[in-house]
Amino acid sequence: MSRTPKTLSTSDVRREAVIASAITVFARTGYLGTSVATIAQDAKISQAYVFKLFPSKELLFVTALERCFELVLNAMRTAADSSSDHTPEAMLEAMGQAYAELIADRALLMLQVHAQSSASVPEIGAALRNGLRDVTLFVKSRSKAPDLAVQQFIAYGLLCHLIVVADLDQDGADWARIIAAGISHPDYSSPLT
Amino acid sequence: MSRTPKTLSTSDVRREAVIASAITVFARTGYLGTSVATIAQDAKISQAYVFKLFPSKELLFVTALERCFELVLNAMRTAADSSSDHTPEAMLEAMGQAYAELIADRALLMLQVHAQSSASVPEIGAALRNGLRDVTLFVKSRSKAPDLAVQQFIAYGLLCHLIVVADLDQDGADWARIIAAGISHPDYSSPLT
DNA sequence: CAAAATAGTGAGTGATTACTCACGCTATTG
DNA sequence: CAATAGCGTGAGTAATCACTCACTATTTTG
Repeated sequence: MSRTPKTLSTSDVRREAVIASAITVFARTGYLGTSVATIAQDAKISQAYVFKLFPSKELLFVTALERCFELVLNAMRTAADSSSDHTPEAMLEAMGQAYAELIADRALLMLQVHAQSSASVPEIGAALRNGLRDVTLFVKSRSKAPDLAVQQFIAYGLLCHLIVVADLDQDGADWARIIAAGISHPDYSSPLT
Repeated sequence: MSRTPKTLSTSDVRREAVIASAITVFARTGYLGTSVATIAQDAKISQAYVFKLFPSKELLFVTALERCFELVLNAMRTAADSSSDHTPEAMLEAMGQAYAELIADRALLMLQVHAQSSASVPEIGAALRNGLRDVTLFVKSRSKAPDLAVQQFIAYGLLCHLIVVADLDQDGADWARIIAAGISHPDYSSPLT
């Protein structure tokens, strides 16, 4: 899974930087809405060099999306590994919590939302399906929860996306509270103070 | 709610045609991915006239999205009105079924997916929130189900979107079946034959 | 029937963008 | 030290697109 041989050649370092920039910039403005010039600028290299590192914008997006799912899986794995209670309910709870924390910065979440919108681009659709498959199978195998519970786990993940995309937890309205109840991503300022 | 005075002036007829085209074309290729020229072509008028009828592409998309939510609400209202069993469970079931049938052609569903991806455009985000508010409040008031059930209703609607976007019900894999179980939009060929 | 409103268009325009190419700089290697 | 290979860029290019404008044809009205 982990790339990262001992020592990275400088072009691999650049590649990593471009992927990181791609994640944040694509997350902000979507696949069609971001120019590779913007990503290059964020990564502090020229646009031409981005095209030396990645053959096309499409493949750069796919790479960013794959990385996104890797990060999600890693977070869930860590949470699952360090959970003491191994009941299905507790495992799902732990993974859900890990996911909520991971996407607090919105980038990984928004990238998935944009990927859904661009899923008709064949390579993007395939990458989305692969990520979904990995997450589903991982959650199922680690939690050992019944299929219906796994399905619900995914469904509430999507609800989480909607809450963020539509800014529902900033919205005090009662209808918004119905949708966001118990989901709004935690205020990490309070628990420790 | 219903526009439609007795007789539509021809420019209003054109407006309606453009909205219909906008729904199908935006649904296919998204907000940024569709050109106004394509919509004009689909509506069989010139691009210039589209801009006479709508001040901007942005407002055209918003209008299409608003119409989309009107159609969703109408379908749910009809289903709710004609349901004999008035228990919360039965009402949710009826509305869910109506929604599943309505979005079988994918256009209204895809439009919502694209709207989520473009929600950072302020007018689009606002229209999305309005639609969500109307649906949530309608479902809550007609079903009289507890908030948690309404939340789950929405969450499974989103799951439905994902299944279609990622083509999960064409995918025979077991993991895809976990996500799509009991949701895959019905095969309307079998029940009557 | 004159005039004013309404319906409709062809032909731009300026900005953006994915991608290319010819070219340098620097380090390694033989 | 000469040659080669890898790192990196500035300056295009051709296409696309949202939006505008000057203009015609048709209908309505006084």
